[in-house]
Amino acid sequence: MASIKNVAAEAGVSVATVSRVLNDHPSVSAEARTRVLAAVETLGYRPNAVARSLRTDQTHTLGLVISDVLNPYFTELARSVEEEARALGYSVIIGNADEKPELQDHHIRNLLDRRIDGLLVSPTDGGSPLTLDAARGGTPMVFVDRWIPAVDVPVIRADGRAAVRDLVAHLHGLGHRRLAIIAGPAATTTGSERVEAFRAALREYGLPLPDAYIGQGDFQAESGRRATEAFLDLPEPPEVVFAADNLMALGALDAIRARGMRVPHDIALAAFDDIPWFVHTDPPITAIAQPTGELGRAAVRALVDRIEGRPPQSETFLARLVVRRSCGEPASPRGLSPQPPSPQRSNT
Amino acid sequence: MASIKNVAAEAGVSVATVSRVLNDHPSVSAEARTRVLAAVETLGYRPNAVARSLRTDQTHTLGLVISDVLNPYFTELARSVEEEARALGYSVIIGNADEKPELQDHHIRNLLDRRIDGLLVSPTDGGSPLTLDAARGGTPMVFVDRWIPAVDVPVIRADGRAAVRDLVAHLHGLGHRRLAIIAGPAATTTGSERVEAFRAALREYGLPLPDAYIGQGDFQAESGRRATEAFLDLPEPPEVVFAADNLMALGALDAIRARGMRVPHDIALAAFDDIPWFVHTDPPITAIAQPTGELGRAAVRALVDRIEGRPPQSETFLARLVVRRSCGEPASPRGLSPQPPSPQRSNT
DNA sequence: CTGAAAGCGCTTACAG
DNA sequence: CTGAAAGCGCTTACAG
Repeated sequence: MASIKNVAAEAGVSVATVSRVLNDHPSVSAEARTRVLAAVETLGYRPNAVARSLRTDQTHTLGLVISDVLNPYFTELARSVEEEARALGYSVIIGNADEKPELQDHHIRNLLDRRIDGLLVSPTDGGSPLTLDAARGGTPMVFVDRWIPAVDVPVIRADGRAAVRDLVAHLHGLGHRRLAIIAGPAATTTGSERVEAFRAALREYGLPLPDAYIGQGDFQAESGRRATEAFLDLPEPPEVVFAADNLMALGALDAIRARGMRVPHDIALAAFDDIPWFVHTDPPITAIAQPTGELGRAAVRALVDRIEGRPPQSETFLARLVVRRSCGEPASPRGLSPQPPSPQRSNT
Repeated sequence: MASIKNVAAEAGVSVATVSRVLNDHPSVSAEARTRVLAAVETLGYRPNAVARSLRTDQTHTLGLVISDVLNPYFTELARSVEEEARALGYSVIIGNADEKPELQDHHIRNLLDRRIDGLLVSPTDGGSPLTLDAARGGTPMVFVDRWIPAVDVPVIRADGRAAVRDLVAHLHGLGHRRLAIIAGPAATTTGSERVEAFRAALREYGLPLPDAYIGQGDFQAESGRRATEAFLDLPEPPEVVFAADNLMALGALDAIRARGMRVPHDIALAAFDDIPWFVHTDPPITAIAQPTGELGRAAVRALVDRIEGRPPQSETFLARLVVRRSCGEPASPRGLSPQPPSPQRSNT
């Protein structure tokens, strides 16, 4: 593959001049520029990004470590991250942790070794030593969706508490009193917060949240299935299952179907995170929707701000309830489907 | 960040010795090794992969350019690719073309500039000059799922012809005679092949495939919606719509639902590519399933073979029909759902 | 077993 | 405006 030396030789100039042309440095004569460009063309030369990175100590690359690519929520997040990064002149390398802390650490280490300019993380756990070191060690970092409380890293996320409250109001209005939740790992912020929001909302309605109605999941489908089976085996099964993410809702649906039961007739179902298929499932599933694309874009902007020396800002968006039919027919046709014109934010 | 020089100073040896220890070179004294390892530990040293790549001309990185990350088929493909690559000591950088040739070229160029060791591509088009140049220019390359006929590059893919024949047999058995297809872009192999397979199968049953029953889609949901609307506007609408991928099936479902029609009562629906949600849609959707994980893993193995100097092999897996209820109730309960114990392959 | 030195492909003060 | 030279952090013949 042609190197800058070959181009210099072909154009009859020094490599310094070639480099200047390539980097749009102002002090290059028009003639030199023309000759260099011609040489680049005939040789099909492309600068070696590896060499450039070594010299400039910049890779123009962002690392994104997500918990699970197969989760449509994270897929969409990854897509919006890549889009915004590209618009700002960065590439992104995705590391999929599959909800496994070791795998997350593997990717963080790999990304750090590649000297990415900044790291976007949606932590799978409460914070491995490696993650904490990286955060404190000066690697520009931003948390997105999930975060680690102990460290001083900007967080871009959605607050789902109001939406969970709306959901509980909806369920209560439908006459449901025995509500259960399939939680995510307690070590993740989204894992514990969604349970807390649910518990707080139930309290407002004077409803209990017995331990037996808290299924321990890991955000993957299989755990949703197991938790739901446990619920159905209870002497007094819940009337509603609220899955803390869409994959566990899928597992719950599998379990319900396997018993020949029907939603919402035999049991109601709702999920955190909305996906296009929820419109077409049997029945359409009531869900809490996050402004995923906005989260991804805001996270990139915050990270690039940090990288380029501007003060990054944490940002919190609002999730909202989307009522469909999986919890029963709403009393009134207009139901309780709050649709704020656009998600509000609060800067921190 | 500590460099190899700092480690050498700390350990009281030369950088060459440090390098040898790090690369498990045999001729290093036990004592030197111990001292170096200790220095690495105290400094928290991590080798700079950028510098190493420049020197060795290897990045241990594979590029994967897929047509659309939001398509669960490609998400799963990407996941299996990353898994197998990791097992073989490679990282992967994913480029999402979003079914846009320009974006595909952007990613290929970016990946080439980063000097990835090899490229896995599922081309969005019939072959841009850039792709062809890269293929001919000696960059190790393997096509996965879709391919470009003109170039000599190994192809890892699934053959869906038998499954499409099974599907048509199923539909015919159910009494359907007016069958329509939403095709992918003719410039992609999967776009044209699926139509051809469908046409050939219809011919076996003496059924026509009029132009009006061929909707032109682009593998994205919106195009599936538009094509379906056009079908429904026909004086004699089809009895069955076969979407050439799962996202266009989603769009078709949206269009059908928007007209207040029901599947399969008013119109039947089937899709190429199976996804977990198809079990839970209303009704469950009959689909053709590819062995996606196997495709991804085989593609990585072929590419790594090529990179490491072993002869790579093309491989063709078999897709299979999964009958559910979206085309009507099967005549016999055991239906026609061929389930070969394991997908067969044919090497080329 | 070990170190000094060259070199991978760039960029960038420095001098002219 | 231009070029010679240093240097980014590594690896690896080469000599000892």
